[in-house]
Amino acid sequence: MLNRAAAQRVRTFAPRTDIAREGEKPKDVHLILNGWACRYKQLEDGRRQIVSFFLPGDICDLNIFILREMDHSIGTITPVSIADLSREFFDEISTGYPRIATAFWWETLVNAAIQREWTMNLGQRTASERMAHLLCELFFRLRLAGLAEDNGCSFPLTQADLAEATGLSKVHVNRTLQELRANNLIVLKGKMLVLPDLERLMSAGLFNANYLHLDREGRQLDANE
Amino acid sequence: MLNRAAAQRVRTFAPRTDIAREGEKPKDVHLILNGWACRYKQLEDGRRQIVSFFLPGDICDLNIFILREMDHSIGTITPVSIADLSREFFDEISTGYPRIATAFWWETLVNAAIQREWTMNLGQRTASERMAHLLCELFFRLRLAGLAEDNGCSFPLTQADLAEATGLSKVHVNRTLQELRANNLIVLKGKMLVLPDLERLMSAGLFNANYLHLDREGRQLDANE
DNA sequence: CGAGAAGTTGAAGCGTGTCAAATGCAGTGG
DNA sequence: CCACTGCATTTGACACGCTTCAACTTCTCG
Repeated sequence: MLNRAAAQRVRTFAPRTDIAREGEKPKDVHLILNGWACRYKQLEDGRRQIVSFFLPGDICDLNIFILREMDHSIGTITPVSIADLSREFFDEISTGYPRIATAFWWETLVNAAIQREWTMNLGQRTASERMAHLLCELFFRLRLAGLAEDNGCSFPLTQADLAEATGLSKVHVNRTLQELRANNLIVLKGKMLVLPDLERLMSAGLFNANYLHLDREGRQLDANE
Repeated sequence: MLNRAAAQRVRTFAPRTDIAREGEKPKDVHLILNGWACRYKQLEDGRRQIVSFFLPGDICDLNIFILREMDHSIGTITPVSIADLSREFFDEISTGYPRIATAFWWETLVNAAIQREWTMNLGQRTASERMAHLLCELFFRLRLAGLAEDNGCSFPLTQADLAEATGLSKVHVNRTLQELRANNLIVLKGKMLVLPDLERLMSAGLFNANYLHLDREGRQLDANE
């Protein structure tokens, strides 16, 4: 069902371009088929904050068309291909396919949990904890999507991206990464991230994966007929 | 319908107590009938972050029972009374009352938008911008709930609460509030907040209410039969 | 091979945190 | 009604994490 819908309307975007802009009227829901994207917000004076990352398989803002206008923008990091899912499609789903509807709720709730964890991250963690935490999160999510190796993954974010996501300056991101490298917690070079000791990185970032609710996702869905 | 459900199981809590704790299995959804509460997360070393506030009329985590365990805690600020809404109630709603179901989605989406704005707040705004922004948000939300005067509202948060919500130290919260007072942006005394010039406070906090999606809430609901 | 983007380095400044003590305030019991 | 108590707020001095600015180096890719 999802594959059928996804194949309907597919669009591709170059890296560093906008898929949707703040102020626009949201029409469709976007399913990321390929590539990395992000949600970001911007102040009048130019300060930018990346508020979340989208990885392949992620869905942007389910049911967003209930709201009148976008309060944020969505932009690509790498080349990205997305499927546009229409409102009608969702109405059809929610009545006819309860298991998929439950999966959508799961997605919505986990996204909310991630956003809360980011609030925690920015509010309480130091620069290096924050960076370690973000790297752990991305690795776990990529692994869930089947896009990671055992101890690493491809990693297209620049230090400027990391700065906008962590609320740090570019320069300090650079120094923070050096610190993590010096402690043998990461190897980050040429768009590849290797995590030689995930356990230690997790504790360096005070990372607890509970908020990702990875446990028994499949069983959960099966349990709801 | 909602009133009927809300009257079913009502519980009251003293100030500064937990309604639910991280790690527990979520059973019901809570509707705040009275008082202020908050969602918070805590690190092992004690650092605490308030990730959102609940005001009367707010609903905590719709459909949360899809997840296996709470990734955060919910605690009261003031005395609070809540109604526990069961899973069955929601299944009934979502099939039988599409307008209420849409209203629930609206609530869910706006909460997500608020969480994103908090991410922006912590990541990009300075201490005084951050504080001004938070005060604006709470005032707008209280006004929407019919709980604010024209230029002020009752305000039960302590400076320690504000510190945990803004990611600042208590001492710096104190100084930041003094700065806002000195600029005649707020009068905060004895659990009452007065905003002599909302426009100026909004611009001091770079506050744009678009993320609250206050526009035509009623019409929106009516439009969805 | 050249040019622009990404990453790195050093020095200096500032915003916010920390520590510690004083003051103000509200509720309680005698 | 006042003294007592504990919590909330305020103040000052100092320390430090992070930012800023500016220049330099290294990568990437056409």
